[in-house]
Amino acid sequence: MDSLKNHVLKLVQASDEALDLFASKLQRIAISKKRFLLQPGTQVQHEYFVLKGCLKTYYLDKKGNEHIIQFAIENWWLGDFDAFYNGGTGKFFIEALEDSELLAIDYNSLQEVFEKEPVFERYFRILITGAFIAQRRRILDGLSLKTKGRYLQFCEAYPNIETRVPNYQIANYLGVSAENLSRVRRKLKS
Amino acid sequence: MDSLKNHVLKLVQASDEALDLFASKLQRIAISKKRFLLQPGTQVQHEYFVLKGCLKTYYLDKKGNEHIIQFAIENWWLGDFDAFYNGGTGKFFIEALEDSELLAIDYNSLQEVFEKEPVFERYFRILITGAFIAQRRRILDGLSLKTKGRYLQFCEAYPNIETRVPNYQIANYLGVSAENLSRVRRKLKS
DNA sequence: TATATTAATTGATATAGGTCAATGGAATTC
DNA sequence: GAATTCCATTGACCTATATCAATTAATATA
Repeated sequence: MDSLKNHVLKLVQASDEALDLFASKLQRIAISKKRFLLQPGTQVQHEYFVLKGCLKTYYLDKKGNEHIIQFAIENWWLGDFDAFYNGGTGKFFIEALEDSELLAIDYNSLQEVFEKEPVFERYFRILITGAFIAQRRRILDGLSLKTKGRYLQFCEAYPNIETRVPNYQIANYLGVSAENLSRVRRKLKS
Repeated sequence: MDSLKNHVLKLVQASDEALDLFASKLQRIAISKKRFLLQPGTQVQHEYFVLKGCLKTYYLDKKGNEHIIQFAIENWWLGDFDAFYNGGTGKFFIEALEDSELLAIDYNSLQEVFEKEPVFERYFRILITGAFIAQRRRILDGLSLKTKGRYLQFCEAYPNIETRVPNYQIANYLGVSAENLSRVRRKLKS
């Protein structure tokens, strides 16, 4: 659990009591490779913090095509946020790409933490603001760059993910075909 | 200023004192059509709330191509968040598409509000979480839909913007050419 | 180690959408 | 109300990238 505590302390000044309250609400989860943490159509009760491992969040469209909207590795939060915060059933699959260990917090517990220890309002505000900015960058890259530029940007922004995830999944995340990414990578070598 | 107060009260329960403190930090700004609220390369001191009007946030790439990352109308917050929160100079232009009235808050004032009235940590946390979810949806649409689907989704999600912004700017926002959007729209009519 | 599975690459072809250029209509501006 | 600027549309052509199919390479499993 220390990695989450450190993560919190990097963003806010939380007292020991606040951290203890938060810790008391967390549930430890292990999930093995290829298993699903979430599937669409179900209620979304939790948000997750990655202690160890690697996962992907993706949407499956009507034609059965997968669209990866997020990878998560150590020290990332992930979840189906729309369903978690706004209710209703989830839209996304979350699947482990490696054997992983997570911490989970359920909605009511999180609200209780917010009420009792407002420093966690700040923690999540800062966290989500950073995520918002990163997403905005991703959108901008999608608008302004071709495959080559988007791939280079991805490798620079997420070197730790680039080395752990197969290329065809990175292509999917970038919104291009695996074949196209392969050809672009070849050109980059020469 | 009432529209901002109402906006706050829709998301959180803020006391009159909290609202008054917040209001005391806000500065009223008028900006006329085609004028710039922000330009790249400058320090970003403020975030803005739209009382009236319509604006766009865009990036100008090396080739001189514009890429619109956000439209904002009444009751939207906008700004160059990366530069505002993380320092450094801005990357984006923000330009008024109509004569507009805004409220502005500067960084230090906002931090003071956060310190004194944590309910605003919550307000901005909820706000940015919603924006994050909307952006995630935009990314997903970009990955999974062709021009037609993206356009329909945009019109459904932002009917108030669709009617106020010229089509070629909507095309730009969607990441397609104006010509292509025009052809897609024609097919939709028949 | 052999086998099966998964991932990356390559070639050939098809297509959505980009780009360029021209036109006509709409909306501002003088 | 005339003139000018702005915007939407259309046609012709071009390009990046998707798709399909096959092969090779790498990785996992028995």
